[in-house]
Amino acid sequence: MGVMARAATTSDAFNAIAEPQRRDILMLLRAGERPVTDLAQELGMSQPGASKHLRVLREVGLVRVREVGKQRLYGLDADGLRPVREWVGGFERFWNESFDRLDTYVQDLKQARQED
Amino acid sequence: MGVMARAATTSDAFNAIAEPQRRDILMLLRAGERPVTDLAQELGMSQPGASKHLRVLREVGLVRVREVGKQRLYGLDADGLRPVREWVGGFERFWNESFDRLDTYVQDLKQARQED
DNA sequence: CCATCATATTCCCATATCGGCATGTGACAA
DNA sequence: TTGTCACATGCCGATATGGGAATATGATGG
Repeated sequence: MGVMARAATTSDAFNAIAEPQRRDILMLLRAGERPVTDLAQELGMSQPGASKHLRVLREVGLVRVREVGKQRLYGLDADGLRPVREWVGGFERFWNESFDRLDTYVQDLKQARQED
Repeated sequence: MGVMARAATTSDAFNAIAEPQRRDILMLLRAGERPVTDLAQELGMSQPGASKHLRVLREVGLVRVREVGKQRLYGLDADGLRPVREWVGGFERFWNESFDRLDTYVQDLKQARQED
């Protein structure tokens, strides 16, 4: 049994979207399916680079591939974002509270000004 | 100047929440401020481990520290999740569409069965 | 079959990252 | 001041990761 010096590889959606370039790919794919070379060129990355990122995205279910002739068209599978969406959603109420706090702060400022 | 073999370190919210343990910390903090040792114990991690994760979370603005006596109370700063929330929000419509696609698929299945 | 286009994979390097452990540091109490 | 508590930091080992370059694979056309 090997020494576990690092937590098990987090190959999930959270990990996949931690990479800016992978986020870029996903955003591009909102406009529709695209072949690899297209993506690489559009995003200024090498073809192998694009392929590697796409592999990660595919493995976590964020994109789908469809083979058309020589090409492989990659398409968005937004359902893969569900875990992220749900996790972030769990903070919704705090998100609002921070606005409340800001509001309170502003109110305090106004009051302080009036007291001058 | 060294060789840039990896993209500039992504020290942003996306990166911070890519770690399961850090997500756990944030979720725990929804219940209120907590000292480091508390968090470590509750989540079954070492004190240094907790401190390091908290440092990352602090650096990307996901938590705040408040010093009280010997202790340092860490509190949630949900506003730091805004970039993630907004990015994911950009896929809202595809999220719905995927349901539509599933629905279409199911309809197709029904039709295929009837044609047998 | 052979050449070519599109894409995937492999190898290598440099670096980032996590965990454990030991140690440093700052506040408070005796 | 000295001891202790709560926490941060430093160092190390193992591993994960991204980019570049070269190469393999797979489908298509001739």
